Amino acid sequence: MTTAGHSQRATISDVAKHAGVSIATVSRVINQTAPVASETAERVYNAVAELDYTPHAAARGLASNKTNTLGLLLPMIGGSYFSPMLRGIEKAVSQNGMALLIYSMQTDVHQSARLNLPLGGHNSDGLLVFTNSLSDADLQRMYKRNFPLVLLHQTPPANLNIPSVTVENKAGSRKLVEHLIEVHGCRRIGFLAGPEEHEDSKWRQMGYLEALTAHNIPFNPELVANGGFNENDARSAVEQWLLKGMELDAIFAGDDDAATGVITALKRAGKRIPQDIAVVGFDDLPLSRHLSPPLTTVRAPIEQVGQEAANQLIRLIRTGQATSLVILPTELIIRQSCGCGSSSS
Amino acid sequence: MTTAGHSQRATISDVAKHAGVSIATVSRVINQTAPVASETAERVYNAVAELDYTPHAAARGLASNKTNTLGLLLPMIGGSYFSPMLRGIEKAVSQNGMALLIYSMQTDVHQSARLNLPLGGHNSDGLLVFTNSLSDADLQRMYKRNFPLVLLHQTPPANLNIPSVTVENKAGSRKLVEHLIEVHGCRRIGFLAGPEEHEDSKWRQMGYLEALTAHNIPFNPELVANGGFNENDARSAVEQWLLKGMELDAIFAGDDDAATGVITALKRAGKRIPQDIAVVGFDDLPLSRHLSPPLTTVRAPIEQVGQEAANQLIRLIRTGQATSLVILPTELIIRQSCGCGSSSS
DNA sequence: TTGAAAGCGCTAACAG
DNA sequence: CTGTTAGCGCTTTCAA
Repeated sequence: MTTAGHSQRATISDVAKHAGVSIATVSRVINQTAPVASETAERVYNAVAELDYTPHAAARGLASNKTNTLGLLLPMIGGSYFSPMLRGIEKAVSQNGMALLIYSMQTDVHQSARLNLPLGGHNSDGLLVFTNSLSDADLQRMYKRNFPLVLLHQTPPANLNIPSVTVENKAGSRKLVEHLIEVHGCRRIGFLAGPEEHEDSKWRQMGYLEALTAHNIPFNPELVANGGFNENDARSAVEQWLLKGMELDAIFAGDDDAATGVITALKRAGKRIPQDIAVVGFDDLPLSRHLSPPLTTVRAPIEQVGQEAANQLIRLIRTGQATSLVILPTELIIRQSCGCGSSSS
Repeated sequence: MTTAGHSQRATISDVAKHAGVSIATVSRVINQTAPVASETAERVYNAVAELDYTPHAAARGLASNKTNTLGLLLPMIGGSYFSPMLRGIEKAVSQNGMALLIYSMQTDVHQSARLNLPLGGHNSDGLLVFTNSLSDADLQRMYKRNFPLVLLHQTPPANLNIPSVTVENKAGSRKLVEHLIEVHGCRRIGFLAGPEEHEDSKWRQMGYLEALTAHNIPFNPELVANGGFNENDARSAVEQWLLKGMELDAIFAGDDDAATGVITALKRAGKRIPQDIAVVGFDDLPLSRHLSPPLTTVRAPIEQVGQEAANQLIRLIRTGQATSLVILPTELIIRQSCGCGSSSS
């Protein structure tokens, strides 16, 4: 058992006293906010070191009305997607000497604690909002308050000019499906959509549709199911199809996490990939090259999305300006799950 | 291009005025810190709603000397390990109505900005410290200040009674290696260590050693190399071995991320897994069951480590007490990369 | 049950 | 170049 009490920390006036200057001077040297005689500054630095002084963030925030912190709102920390995105955000944040505050909107804590969990702002200078983590109403509320906001993988509700960064979904998806059609002669291609309101999913589905249309393949609604952009939902969806005896040349899993579920379901059913059914994903997560067979997918620059979004937000905070819409390019990654290359078993 | 200005938000006195009460009363109803006539409270609630009032976190923090947020210090956001751990932490944090502030110790920002990036405290009520993200000196400094600290995957430096939570490494590792020896008759088992000062790695290596000793297999230092607990280092390490013509029955990759690198190197060299060389990992990441062949490994309850650590920290903050050392159990997960089961290709 | 008032530690005018 | 001082918005005694 560990026990701890609380002790007193040095304040700015302790430092001032120790250095024989006023607190204003201490503030100046710490923030380099006005010229200070180098000899005086020296004394201050020494005092800071001796007292092991650290500025009190809350006091600073109160006085300056800036927190030097970015907030990140997530629906819930899940999937493998999350890690690279966070790395990108963290990169931008620390390069700019800021900190990162994360809230995950656990469904159970929703309305109740809203007063005491100030999502509003106050503890951050701006908010990065991942798709589906805030209602349009909340978004609007904050927007009207002029609170700096940047959206990830989501465009703003009508009339709200909130910058947003995402990836090129439709073109990537279309190329992927056309590859299936043109190179592998697939005609019956299943598509696993993501969560309801997920824009990435909608665009990917449009890319899928475009590819079909371009090749005169009639759209069959039975070939679309919900894979939830996650392993479990995708597995069940495919199991359902298999149960119904659905005939399929290929499955576009929606994203790579879902593709793992698709692969599992197919293998359990004794289907060979890609000989019996091809499988493709979207994202190109680190794990995707290690799947068996290695997954053909579309590379989404996830880390860059995070970094770009954070940079836009910082720019918005500092200059009041940001690019309204940033769409990062995607790239087709051909591996073996589509039927290409040295397909092993 | 998006442009934004800044507007004014409601303060507690706006609410007080609006409700016809004093700010003290508003504070009381918001914090439920003293009985308030229900009719008065009602008026306050209405005012809060009408003005869309949110308490100012910094002001609160300054006045109460509590931030209601936990800090998390990471060396750098990398590997797949990170995501489940963070999910666990977030779970505990939001269940307790707190927020999570993340700092990642990017090497480049180290000493310089230390004054302005108050790692010290101040913006958090306590700190979760992941292994290798803070020097012993820093740890000591904060400990002496009585700042609540909990260590992840690391025990405290001598004499510092800082609570710590980690997983049972040695026993798990030993069981894993003994499985290789007893069931698969392996004798020449390579071990890929993690980063230098990483305690998990040390314990896993001890488990490895114990298993050898228990079976009268002499320890051969040539069979230990550095895999850095990541894919790339592990791949190069194995490539080196292969280049030297090292003979190996099996490779214990240190962790699952490293195992992906081992598998890649082995396959590139035309080795079959597990027929030519068995491969095992540690952690049981979500991706591990999807590797080819599915990875035999030791399951570490990563998410629980995060959750437990956060809970301990919250307890330490609130009650001044916490369990000194929590070691979560691990479990052997037999799949096919060791040679068990229906080994396919 | 409620109000008045004193800070919390810092930044940012404003003087000098 | 340096010091004085007025708040920032809230919590928390102390009185009433």
